[in-house]
Amino acid sequence: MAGTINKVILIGNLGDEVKIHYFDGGDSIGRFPLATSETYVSKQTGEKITNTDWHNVVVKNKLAEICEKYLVKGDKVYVEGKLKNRQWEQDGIKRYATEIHATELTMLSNKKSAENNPNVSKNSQPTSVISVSHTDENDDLPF
Amino acid sequence: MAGTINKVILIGNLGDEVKIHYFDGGDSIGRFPLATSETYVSKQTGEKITNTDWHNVVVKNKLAEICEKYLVKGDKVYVEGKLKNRQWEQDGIKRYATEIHATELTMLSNKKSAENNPNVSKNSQPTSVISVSHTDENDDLPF
Amino acid sequence: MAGTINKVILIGNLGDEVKIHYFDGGDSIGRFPLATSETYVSKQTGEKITNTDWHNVVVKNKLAEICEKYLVKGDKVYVEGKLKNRQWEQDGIKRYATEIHATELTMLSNKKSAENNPNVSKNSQPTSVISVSHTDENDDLPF
Amino acid sequence: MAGTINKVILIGNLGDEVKIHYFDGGDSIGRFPLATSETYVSKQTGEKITNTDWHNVVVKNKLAEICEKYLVKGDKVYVEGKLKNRQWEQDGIKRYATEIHATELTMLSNKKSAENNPNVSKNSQPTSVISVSHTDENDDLPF
DNA sequence: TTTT
DNA sequence: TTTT
Repeated sequence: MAGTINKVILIGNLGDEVKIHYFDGGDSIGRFPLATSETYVSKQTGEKITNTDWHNVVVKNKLAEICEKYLVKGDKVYVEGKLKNRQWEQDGIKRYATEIHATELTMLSNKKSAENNPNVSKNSQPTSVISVSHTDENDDLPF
Repeated sequence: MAGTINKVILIGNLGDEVKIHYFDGGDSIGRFPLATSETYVSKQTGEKITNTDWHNVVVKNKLAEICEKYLVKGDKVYVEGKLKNRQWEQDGIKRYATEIHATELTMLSNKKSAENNPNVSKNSQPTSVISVSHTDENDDLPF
Repeated sequence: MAGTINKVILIGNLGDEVKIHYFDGGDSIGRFPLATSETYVSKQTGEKITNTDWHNVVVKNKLAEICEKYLVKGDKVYVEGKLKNRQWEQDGIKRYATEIHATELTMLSNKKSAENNPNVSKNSQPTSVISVSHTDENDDLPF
Repeated sequence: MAGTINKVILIGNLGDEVKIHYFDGGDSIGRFPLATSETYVSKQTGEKITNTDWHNVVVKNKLAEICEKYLVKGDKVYVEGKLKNRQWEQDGIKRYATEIHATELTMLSNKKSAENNPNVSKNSQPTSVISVSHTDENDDLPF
């Protein structure tokens, strides 16, 4: 095909730590859930409704290692990437999942450095400790 | 939460017709599969590999009706929307699917008008017959 | 033409306060400069170079009023909008400027509420006090 | 700063040919104007108004050469890039211009190959002959 | 003019 | 499971 575009832009909060898996040969893959949410007032009941969507973010190699090092549960990040469908079989049943394979990631808050450095002045400004791009040195891997 | 962003931008081709469902009261929902693909050369085998991802696009109300009217299988469209997770139970098994709820859609080709209007001059330029936005008149519905 | 897309996505810091102008009839327009920057290491000299770009953000009506109320110099915001070219004559010379007409704006930090509410607990997490969209109630105006 | 994002996404038509300039050492820079437009009905006069914006797209090195080779006036392209401000002096007057420095470009029509290959079957589907990314091999140049 |  |  070509002439196609597949782009996702998310700003959300990590629902859990980054789980990283190392392959033989040095490649690695990391995963974390990211929450985005919308709040609106129901036209039927008048009550305020918050709707949260969870996104499976996948990071690879250097980007995975940086994420594991600097991101913690609750952090707010900007993620840019591609939608990828993964399918596998579990107990004879076909399972499908949609993942966001990140190509760019920028921190918009940094709990971890604040936690680890109690003397660092804390203010309400977000601090970006990482802002990295994924380059496809080796994307010809079985994941 | 707020302070979050959930945005998807796709340019791809329809893998099938738009399937529309009308609700009592006039609301409607339409769905179609959209393909994006990447072609790259494997570093291991040297062969050209095409990787296709399929996206479940969801359109509502006026946007759904326009899509059903003007889009056909094979058409190329620009879609902007949000990632939404849907879950349901089938045979006692929890199923999950990720959908792209379109908020904007622009045609980049128009097979249908060309087919139906054989006298229309055909050229290699894409013609946009629709370019519409979804406004949330009534998004407080059970879909 | 149609079949065209004009979209800008920025995350940056306000270089100055929001300047708002009210028209007879209640319409309003606000403007503020937004900075984005890149840091890289020069391949020639080895020194670290920071490159800042300044963007003229334009907001209208309700969005303008919210921005004036909640945003202050230094705040970090997410802005989505369109590129618009403006031209005018000054001393007989044609001048051109490019503006970003915002359609969506989300705060990623909130200095103002923190300043004004000294008792509010301050932490390193960005807080979003506004997240608004511009709807074109009346875009047929001379600005 | 860091923690900032500067992203532009355009789909539009070339208003002129790609003008390329080669530097000593093999680097090159190309430029072309890209038009996007909006059509709306005036609430005051009821007439249909088309509003066109022109964008100065800048491409470098390999991407510049591919654009010069394959793009012609009128072609429709998807461009992703960054907003950059350029300033220079002309007749003692400071001039400013905003450019879109492209990082990704995908063709959505191909007049040139159609022109040059009269036997090629012409249909209303856009064909993508190029889809390329800019990688910053050498961005430490005086342009 | 911002920010780290 | 996040966040406000």
